[in-house]
Amino acid sequence: MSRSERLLDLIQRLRRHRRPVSGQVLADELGISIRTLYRDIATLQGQGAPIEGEAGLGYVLKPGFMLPPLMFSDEEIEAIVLGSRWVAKQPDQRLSAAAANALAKIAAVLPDDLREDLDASTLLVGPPAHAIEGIDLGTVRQAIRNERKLGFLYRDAGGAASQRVVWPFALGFFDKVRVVVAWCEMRQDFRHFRADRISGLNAIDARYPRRRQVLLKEWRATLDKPRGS
Amino acid sequence: MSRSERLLDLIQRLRRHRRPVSGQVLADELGISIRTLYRDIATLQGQGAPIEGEAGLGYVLKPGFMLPPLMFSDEEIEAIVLGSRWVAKQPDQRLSAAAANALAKIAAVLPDDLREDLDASTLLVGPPAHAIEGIDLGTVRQAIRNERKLGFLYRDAGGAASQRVVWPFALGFFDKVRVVVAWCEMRQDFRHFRADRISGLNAIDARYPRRRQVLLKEWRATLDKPRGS
DNA sequence: GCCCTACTGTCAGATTCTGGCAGTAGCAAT
DNA sequence: ATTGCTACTGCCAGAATCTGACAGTAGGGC
Repeated sequence: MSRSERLLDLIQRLRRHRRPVSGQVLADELGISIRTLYRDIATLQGQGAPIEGEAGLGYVLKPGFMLPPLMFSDEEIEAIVLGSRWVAKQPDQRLSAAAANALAKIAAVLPDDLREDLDASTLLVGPPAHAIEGIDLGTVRQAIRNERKLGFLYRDAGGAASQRVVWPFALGFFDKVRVVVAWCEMRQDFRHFRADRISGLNAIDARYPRRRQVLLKEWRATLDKPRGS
Repeated sequence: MSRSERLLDLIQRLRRHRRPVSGQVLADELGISIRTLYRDIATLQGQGAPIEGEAGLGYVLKPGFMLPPLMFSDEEIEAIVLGSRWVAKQPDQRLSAAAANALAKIAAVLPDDLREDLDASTLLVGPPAHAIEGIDLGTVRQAIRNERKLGFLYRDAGGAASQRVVWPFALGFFDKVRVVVAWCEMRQDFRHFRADRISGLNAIDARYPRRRQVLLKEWRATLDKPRGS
């Protein structure tokens, strides 16, 4: 195996393990000496890979991911660009900025003529969704990722307001509204909350007692019963 | 410069030139001998890069693009996935399929835990846009890309129908409708056509006489006048 | 204090890379 | 058909790089 292949292989292996892995283990897996592994790690770090090594522990790949060389057809690139453009117009500031950054990174490596086409935007996305939400959706996404509780004041369709503590596990992007899907401690049931009716959002520094994935699956099951498909 | 860096550099250079480039030129640009260039090309081809060499002409990179290793933050990946998912729900079959393919390719290289999260979809996209359009938007996109005329029957808001020949140059994705933006030969002006009011679409095998980019720019200018920004 | 680990320096041998040369073959214009 | 440009292959010797082994320093966890 050539050195360059091995370097990619090394990154992939680091991805799989999320806990720290010792250099010795990696070296064995790759069939190289520990010394060479250290050199490989140094090379990858030199190329910007976010690998952290700690004495006594091992190596971890920090969040943030390097996509290896990928082949996309031009329609696939168009699809990705159009999609990112749509996300960039969403009212979620952090996500929107992330989409714009991703677009910039992709554009930077496209061939000139295709980039021009994309800059010129033959594929347009509708007007930005109304940024009427007073809350920071980034907080919601973070709570979802970390399985943390959220507290807020909710004003329902009838206008009645109530203070809620919920376990959020999904965020829906619909035509005009963003919807937080969560288990509601008050109702002891799944509920969805329109983002524009939420106020006084605060992240609670307490993990909720169930796995996000499980909640999601159960919620899906409840959806399948009343409606077909 | 290490060999692996040079190989990436070589791909980038091939991207810039769209006409065939001789190996000698590339070798000079890279500061290596022609012999080594041939070896590099062979290596890239061995790794799946779509490089074609023809004797007497030179090298071309076939359409379809290899993204070099790119770093994305997890928010950027989320943005791309959410966007692609949105595109995948659009009624344009080909584009939708392309988005799904791109998603699959990206998912294939993500670390397990993140992939699970994404599969489980903590970021949801609203119900699929109504696929009421009777026409194939792929045809429209192709006409735009190739700067070809389109003919169709259009039924306007009042219900009146008319046969049109237009020069399409952009496609807008709005909340509920897709809109073809084009120069209309009949009206001798820019017009937009809601896709759901188009029928009997046929691609005309004749190039329209102006550059798409120019049309787009002019159209933009007409938009800026009546409305601010 | 002990063990495990990351990390660095050095060096000789293995491996790979590189450039030059010679030769074959395909494409295009003349 | 000839000429010129080009892609492509095989070969070889020297250059460059990589590799493993050993020795040694330093930091974290128990």
